[in-house]
Amino acid sequence: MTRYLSESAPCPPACAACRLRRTGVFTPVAAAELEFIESFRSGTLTVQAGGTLIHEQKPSGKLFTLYGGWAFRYKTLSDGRRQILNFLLPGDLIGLQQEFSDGAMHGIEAVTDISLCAFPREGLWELFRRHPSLGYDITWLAAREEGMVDDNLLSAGRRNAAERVAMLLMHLHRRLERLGLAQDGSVEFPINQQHIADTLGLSLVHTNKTLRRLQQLGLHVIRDGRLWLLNPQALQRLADYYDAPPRKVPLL
Amino acid sequence: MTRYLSESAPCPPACAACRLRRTGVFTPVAAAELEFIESFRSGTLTVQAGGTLIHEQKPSGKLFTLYGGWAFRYKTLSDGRRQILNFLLPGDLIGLQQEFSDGAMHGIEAVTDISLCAFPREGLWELFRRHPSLGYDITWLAAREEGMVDDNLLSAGRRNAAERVAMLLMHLHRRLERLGLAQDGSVEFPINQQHIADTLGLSLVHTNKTLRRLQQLGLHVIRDGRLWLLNPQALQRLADYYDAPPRKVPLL
DNA sequence: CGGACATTTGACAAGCTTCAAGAGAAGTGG
DNA sequence: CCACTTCTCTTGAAGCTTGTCAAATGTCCG
Repeated sequence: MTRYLSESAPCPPACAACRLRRTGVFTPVAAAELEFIESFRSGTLTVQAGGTLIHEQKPSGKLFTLYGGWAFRYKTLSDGRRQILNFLLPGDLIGLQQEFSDGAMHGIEAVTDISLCAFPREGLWELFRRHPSLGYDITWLAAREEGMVDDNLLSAGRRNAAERVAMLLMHLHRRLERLGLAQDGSVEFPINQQHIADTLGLSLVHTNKTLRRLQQLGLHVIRDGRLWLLNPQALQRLADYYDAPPRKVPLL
Repeated sequence: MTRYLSESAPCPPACAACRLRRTGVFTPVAAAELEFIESFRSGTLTVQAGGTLIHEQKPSGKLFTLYGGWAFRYKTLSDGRRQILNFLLPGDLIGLQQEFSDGAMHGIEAVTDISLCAFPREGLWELFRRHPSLGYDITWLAAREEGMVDDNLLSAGRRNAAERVAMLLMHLHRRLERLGLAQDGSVEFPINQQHIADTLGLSLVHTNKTLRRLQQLGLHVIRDGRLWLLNPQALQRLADYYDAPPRKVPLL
């Protein structure tokens, strides 16, 4: 069983001791806001790898911040076809859309064991009222996530199989790198080919053949639950994907 | 030249006289907030059909509320392949992501002549601070738009051509209906088959053949710039698309 | 060793794209 | 008023990408 760095321990009881905030990846937050976040938090929980955090049809009464591990948002058609909308990594806010758009249901499933902080959804308005800067941050996070879905839609709609794979590998590698989860040029990579297929809108078989081809071309290696980008430039050209430079992101 | 209801006149000078707010489609807003919105607004503008409101590479310094007409958000690959992310209809807020996610650029293009209210992007923080309820509304709108992109991603990734077309026709019809823009069972439909193809991730030719087929099956008719859903139930089954009941939405 | 699951490969079918070209509608200018 | 251009819609044919079916291999774990 491969262990993943990002899983590690459950959230600490105090936000002041939060491992994520010490990474320097997230925007610093004033003491008053931090205190509010801690009082706002209703608890922590963990979900096993493969478990469902939010059911597609049944909205959750909570918001979550992913503390450790990988998860994904998805939608399914009634005959079982599944589309992964985007992956969730440590620091991501979960469940915001459920609070708002009454329709547009989606589920959240854990890839690895995950640990989360939970917040009561009723408290969200209070947060906006008492700490507008946190409300602003939440809007920031929502816009950022939408940007990721935009990218995936461009892939699914207009890129061919090889380009989609290249795009996804680049995208995930960059996100993990920014989180400080890269080691020796590789990042943890707990998803399987079915996840990749469901993300890219491809069949499992074709995803496998495409991954194989790119790997044999020496563009990347996936082994032992880790991903190496051996030729990032070629991948970038192939995917036609040029992201903005890293930037600190808010953390609730 | 077909005239579209939703185009009509440019925005009135006073928000109190706003045609959109009289429709009953949007959530009522308190007098203080309305006053702030009006003072926040930096002006109005119009863009011709086919014109570009926001260039893909060059973020705009403004936010907009679409007052009349149709527009769309899109991204392109460097070789010209274009993906429409979602359509913008009266009442939609435009340009929020640009404010936040520094990467993830997208453009906005007018389908019909459009008229808009413009807001300075620097004022957004002030809005959150002084009127948290408006900040909350903006987050609501952001989450709602993400939900639409989610739906489109499910289509592009997992639905076949006929299902995608059915889904899009249902989706647009519903949105227009909720805006009170349905007349005699039909809605204005100013987009052409290239727009549809770029939305669904299909080629123009295949889009045409699929539209033709559904129309000959008696599911819908598109004629004279209007859309009729002749068999909504069949379309709904085909698309496997069940939206939430209408609900009032915020309007900035 | 046996079972469950992920990966891999080949063969074939199907859906979709591309290429090519014609028809119809609308606007332009002589 | 009519040629002319432009744009959109339409249709057929051929080819390629991707999906489906089937089965083998490998790995992990009980």
